[in-house]
Amino acid sequence: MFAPLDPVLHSQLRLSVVSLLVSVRAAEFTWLREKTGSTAGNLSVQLNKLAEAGYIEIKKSFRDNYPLTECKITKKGIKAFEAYVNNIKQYIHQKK
Amino acid sequence: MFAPLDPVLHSQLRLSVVSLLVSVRAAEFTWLREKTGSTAGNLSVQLNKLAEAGYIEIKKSFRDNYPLTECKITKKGIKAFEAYVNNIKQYIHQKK
DNA sequence: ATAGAGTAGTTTATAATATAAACCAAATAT
DNA sequence: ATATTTGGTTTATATTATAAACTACTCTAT
Repeated sequence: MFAPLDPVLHSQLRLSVVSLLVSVRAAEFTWLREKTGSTAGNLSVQLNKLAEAGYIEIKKSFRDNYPLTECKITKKGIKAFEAYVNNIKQYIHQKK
Repeated sequence: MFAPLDPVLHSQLRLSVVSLLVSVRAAEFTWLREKTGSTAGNLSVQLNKLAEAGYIEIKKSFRDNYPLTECKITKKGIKAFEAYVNNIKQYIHQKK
């Protein structure tokens, strides 16, 4: 009846991040923090979880002497997002 | 950018229950357990949370000598569900 | 009449999550 | 020089979800 929802994505912040990343080539930590309105600590934790799940790739470097964290969604991440979207529709488009 | 998701509804089981209840006059505990595939314990807890939030009404009685728990969604619950549906669409229908 | 299995749940304990608070290292501003 | 800001990470705490254990009864068979 109800397909299980990927617990990695069924989280407000992680879903926000993935939702942003699917439509963008790459995104910086600070941009994600601003767009999601999250705290840096929470974002840091959730980005690592997404990376552990293989849904995003995190590239760390320096720019203008400051640390720079860039994130990109992976193919696996896109697939997982699409599956999540399809699944949650079962919950929100209730049958008449 | 991303509207916050009602934490009462952003739970797989509670969302399943409310999704079922919006399209039905009333539902019995056992029917909800079967439809959602949840355990009785988990369902019991989550139904009480929905009731505490004022999203459903729980009526307890007896039928054929057995306890009978019936659930109905409230107007508040319908409104909350509709708001949740609208909000999560922002997450899953990413802008191009 | 009573032992065993089944029904319909509730309560309690545990594991997982989300979040915030505190912290760190380096850079820049005063 | 020291204070503040940037760009994060780590740790601690509160909340959640879930499962396991339990309660209270009923039905059936002996």
